[in-house]
Amino acid sequence: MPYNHQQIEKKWQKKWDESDIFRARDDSDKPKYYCLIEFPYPSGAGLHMGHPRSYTAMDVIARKRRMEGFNVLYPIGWDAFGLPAENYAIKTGRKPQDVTAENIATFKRQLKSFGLSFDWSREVNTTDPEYYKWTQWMFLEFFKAGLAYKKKMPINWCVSCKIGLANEEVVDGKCERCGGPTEKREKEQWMIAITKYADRLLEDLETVDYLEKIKTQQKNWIGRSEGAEISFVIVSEIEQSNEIASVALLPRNDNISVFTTRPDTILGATFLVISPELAQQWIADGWMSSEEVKGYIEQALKRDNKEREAESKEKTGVPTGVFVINPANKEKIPVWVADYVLGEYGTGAVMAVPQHDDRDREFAEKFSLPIADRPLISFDESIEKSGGKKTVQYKLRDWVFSRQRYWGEPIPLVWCEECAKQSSSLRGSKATEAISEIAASSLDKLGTPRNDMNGWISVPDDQLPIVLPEVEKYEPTETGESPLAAIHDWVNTKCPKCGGKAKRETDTMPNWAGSSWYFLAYIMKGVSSNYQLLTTNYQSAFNHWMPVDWYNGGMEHTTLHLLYSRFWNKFLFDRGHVPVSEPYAKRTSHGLVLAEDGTKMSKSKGNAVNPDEMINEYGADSVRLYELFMGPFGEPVPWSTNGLVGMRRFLEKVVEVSLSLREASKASDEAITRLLHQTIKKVTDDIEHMRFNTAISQMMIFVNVVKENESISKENFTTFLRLLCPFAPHLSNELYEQLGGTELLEQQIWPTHDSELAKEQIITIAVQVNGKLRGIIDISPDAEEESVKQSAIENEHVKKYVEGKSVKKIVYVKNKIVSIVV
RNA sequence: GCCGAUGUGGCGGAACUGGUAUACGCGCACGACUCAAAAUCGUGUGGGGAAACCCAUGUGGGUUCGAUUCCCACCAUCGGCACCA
Repeated sequence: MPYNHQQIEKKWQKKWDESDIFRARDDSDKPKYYCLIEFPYPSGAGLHMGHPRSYTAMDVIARKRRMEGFNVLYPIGWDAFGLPAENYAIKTGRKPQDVTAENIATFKRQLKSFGLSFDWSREVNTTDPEYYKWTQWMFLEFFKAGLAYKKKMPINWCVSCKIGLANEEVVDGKCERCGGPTEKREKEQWMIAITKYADRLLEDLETVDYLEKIKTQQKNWIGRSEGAEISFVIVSEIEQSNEIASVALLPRNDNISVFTTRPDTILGATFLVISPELAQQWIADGWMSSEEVKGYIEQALKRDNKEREAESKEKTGVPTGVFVINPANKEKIPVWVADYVLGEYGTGAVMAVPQHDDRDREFAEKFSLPIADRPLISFDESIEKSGGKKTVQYKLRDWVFSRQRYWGEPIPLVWCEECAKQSSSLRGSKATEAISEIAASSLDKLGTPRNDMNGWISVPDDQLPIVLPEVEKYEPTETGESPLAAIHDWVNTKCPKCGGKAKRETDTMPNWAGSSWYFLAYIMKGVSSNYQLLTTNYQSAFNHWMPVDWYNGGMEHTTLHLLYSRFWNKFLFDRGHVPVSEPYAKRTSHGLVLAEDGTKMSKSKGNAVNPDEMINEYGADSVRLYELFMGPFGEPVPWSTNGLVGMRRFLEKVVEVSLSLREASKASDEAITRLLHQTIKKVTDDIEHMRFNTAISQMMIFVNVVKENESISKENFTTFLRLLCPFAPHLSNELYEQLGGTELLEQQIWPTHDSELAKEQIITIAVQVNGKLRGIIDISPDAEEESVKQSAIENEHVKKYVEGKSVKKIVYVKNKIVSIVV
């Protein structure tokens, strides 16, 4: 039989569709298993060879689970909001809605051609108003809980995309998407207080089964540091040259608070350093600083990340003229301002201990500040002596949730001037109390939710979704507002609370919003295909399916999507909407598929491999196998079309074997059965550990041996087809049918291995003399130690190294090796 | 600089808790088939040597009867973070 993959693959894909066997059942008695892959952004370039690596891997697992008797949910959807579609719209004038729909159609066709066992009935799309209705509803939950707040803050601004970026989206001072330069800009932004969950995001990592490197990266990103906050009193004595400075400062600020992880070094603190941001705040509060300080601040704040990085080696700073008292030893020490102290971290001020801190020493040496040699004191003693208090700091920042762009979910809030005025006199209302409580529990003064959100009114549930209006132009406005701001009909609305004139928020959400809860959307879609808002009860379905049992995705999402969605789910859990605090029980990650030259595949470099062409020429089964065989699953591996050819040859061999099925002699059949059971064991174990490459190699060994023997029983062969099915489902089904199978292979059970049948009759072991391999002998696995040693010494290759010498020692490791020392 | 990972043939890579290093695949060489080529099949394939043997898992040490695997030091590459007090 010629192996006509095109015909075979079409045929089985149709059968799967018609039989609907990949549909997850909410009413099943079987135990559930939820497999998840990161749903793709449907880009205009079409499917990338990297996508199927993760998808086929989870497909193998999903298919195996089904055969093991689980009710499997393996869904797919589209994370379709985002910049590329919008930039394309700006360039061509086409609607992002249309472009996205086309891209999705392409992706869908391509994914289907891989024969992935997705439950397509639960397909979701983040840009569907029925979907983002919920994204908006959840945002309002954050808002109502006081976790969404608007704040003027310096944000990372991409000059060419004209968009504010989250810290996570800035890489080496450059925009993650376009690679262009970024600068700091002051903007009113919606923020979500993820920092409130920092501790739980950290602690709960202990409760989940994530790859260790993923946990480590998240821990580092959250960056918890324990230490102390210590106040340094500003002294009234005035340094001659800066008389005005200190005097003017005193009325409002009588001390400077610093955060340190080393309060035990406080005796060695010989000066204080404050950040340019804090210094600027002082000036705003009425500090009459010297011109030198003002000049320094201005320069420091203007510098963007790139410049700062370039100059990171050389420390700069100026004295403020202000002095403080070291509370531990009552020494009067100067305060400097320098940009090596960050405004966003800690209190924005540090005590400098040149004796113990490299950065402080470098600074002290450069500016001839004193470097003391003082003893350490214990943590508790230092806290007591300095009147400080123990605190914890995080590197994690609150989530910048606003985008001034078109192609995202509109933030469903309305600004009402009238209500703002009203409520300013209503301090003590319930909402305000809730917000104040959160504010009080917070240490980070720059990331604290404000309690003046009162003019912002939630859009009521029955008015959701706020649908993206049609616009003429997709560019952000020159002032940096979203194009929505130009649609007056849309912006001007009625206040849902007082009925007066009000304006809609024109910011949209970041593309991370929709992906923060999509694993729930798949479940909801199984209950109600149109996501009826609030009227449907999803609780029992959530109870049934959550948490996700196994989630595979890219390492690049560890500190973005993965952290955001854990946070989002925890919040929903706290609000009583979902039953589990951690959304993903297990998280693994795949390595990148690189181009043949070992660099990243990209359309612009022209080194991208087209999945359509590969499937057309070699078949989906070959491509699936190669995606998994190419290298260890977690490592990046360069693509090789030659390697793909090897998979095709393997499948052709399988076809050949199936055509020449012949009952074997008893001895041969025993040998094949033995190898089959060894293969079952290896493939079964390897899949669980994502060692797909060695699982496939074991199946190749099996087929090679069968081919050599020119015989295999039908029973053994169909067992083998069940093993092969998750990897190469089209061909496996075809061969199974030709052998008289009437059901789909997917409805068969996964083979289990019999260790008795798998047991070797004869084992070949090595014989070493003085650590060098000198011979091999065949033994029975149950052979007595003495007889093995004897035959080792008598082996003709070994003899000549042993003869005439005195044997000092013989080591025998059962069924492994004989080691002789002479 | 810090954190994490990785280093094995011409290439992708195997090797379980220390036990025959180089499985499996690619490539290559030779042979068969063919007028010829492709495809296919067969044989071989870490390096050196005529052979006995010797040398090889980034480098240098160590532990051990035995080390790709464990320990110490170093080098290189990749990923993440980056003046986080």
